[in-house]
Amino acid sequence: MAPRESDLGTAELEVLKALWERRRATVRQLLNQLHEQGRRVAYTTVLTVLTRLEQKGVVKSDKSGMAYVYRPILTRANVTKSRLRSLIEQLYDGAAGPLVLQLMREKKFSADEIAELQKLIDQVDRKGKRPKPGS
Amino acid sequence: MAPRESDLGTAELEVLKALWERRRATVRQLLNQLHEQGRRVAYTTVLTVLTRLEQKGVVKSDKSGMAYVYRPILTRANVTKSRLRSLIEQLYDGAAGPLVLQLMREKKFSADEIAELQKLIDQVDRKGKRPKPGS
DNA sequence: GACACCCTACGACACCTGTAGTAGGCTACC
DNA sequence: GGTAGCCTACTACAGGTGTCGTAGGGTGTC
Repeated sequence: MAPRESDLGTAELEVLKALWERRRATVRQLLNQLHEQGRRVAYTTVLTVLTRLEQKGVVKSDKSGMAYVYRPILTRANVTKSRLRSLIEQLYDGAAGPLVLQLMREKKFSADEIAELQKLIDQVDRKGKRPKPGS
Repeated sequence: MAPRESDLGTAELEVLKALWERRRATVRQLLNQLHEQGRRVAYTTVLTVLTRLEQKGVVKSDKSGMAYVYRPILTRANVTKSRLRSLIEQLYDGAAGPLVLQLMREKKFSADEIAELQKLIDQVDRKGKRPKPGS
């Protein structure tokens, strides 16, 4: 099977997240960033994680200058999507509704977020009004 | 550290899900159910998984009659909550909003679900009216 | 009471992930 | 051209998870 991008461990995700913030970075830069965030980890650990991420097709590296520069291939949205999909699949057999409801019951939202949600609901609502051809 | 209930592997979740559906069941019953769902797995595998789930405090068993009867301790909502929490934490540093938005953009909803969402938004909206600390 | 079943306890093993050490190569500088 | 530093490749290892096999103990039936 092709490596599933959504199967990222916590450490992998942490490194990826750091990479998202910088868009492109060397091992050393990521290491420093993680250290600044209070994350104690060895240089080689970050390197190993990045190597595995690259094997999974999650990041890509180019040798430019002295060290490899890594950049993310998967976006935060991609990963969120995968994660949510598997969450929904695993917990609700694919029905997203209950999850959103759950989420909304759980969390408080800012006024902006609520407005945004409102807007989205309107959209979905309108679109849902007539039979839609599958995307 | 106490075993974290949210750290459930795919197989563990699968068994737990089967258990949620029956509320209480023996290994054999769960095995059959999984088989009916097309999931090929050995009796002892299910047993092992249940044992581990029990160690994690996720399920509980009582000897009643010939075989142990298992029942879930964690509810689907519990697990969803944990999973979402870690998702939000890991991907968005704790801000739930983007996740919901993402979810809503991704998925289509039924009219009923939209109505439900609408209701929730109204509630949240009303509650959120008082001055909130934070950015 | 021997056989057929079903049940649980243990042990095993492979793969994945987190974590890191070591070896060896390139660069820069005195 | 030797030394200090930084970089990557390779190796290792422990803990978690998925998956079972086997051993051994009840129970019911000829």
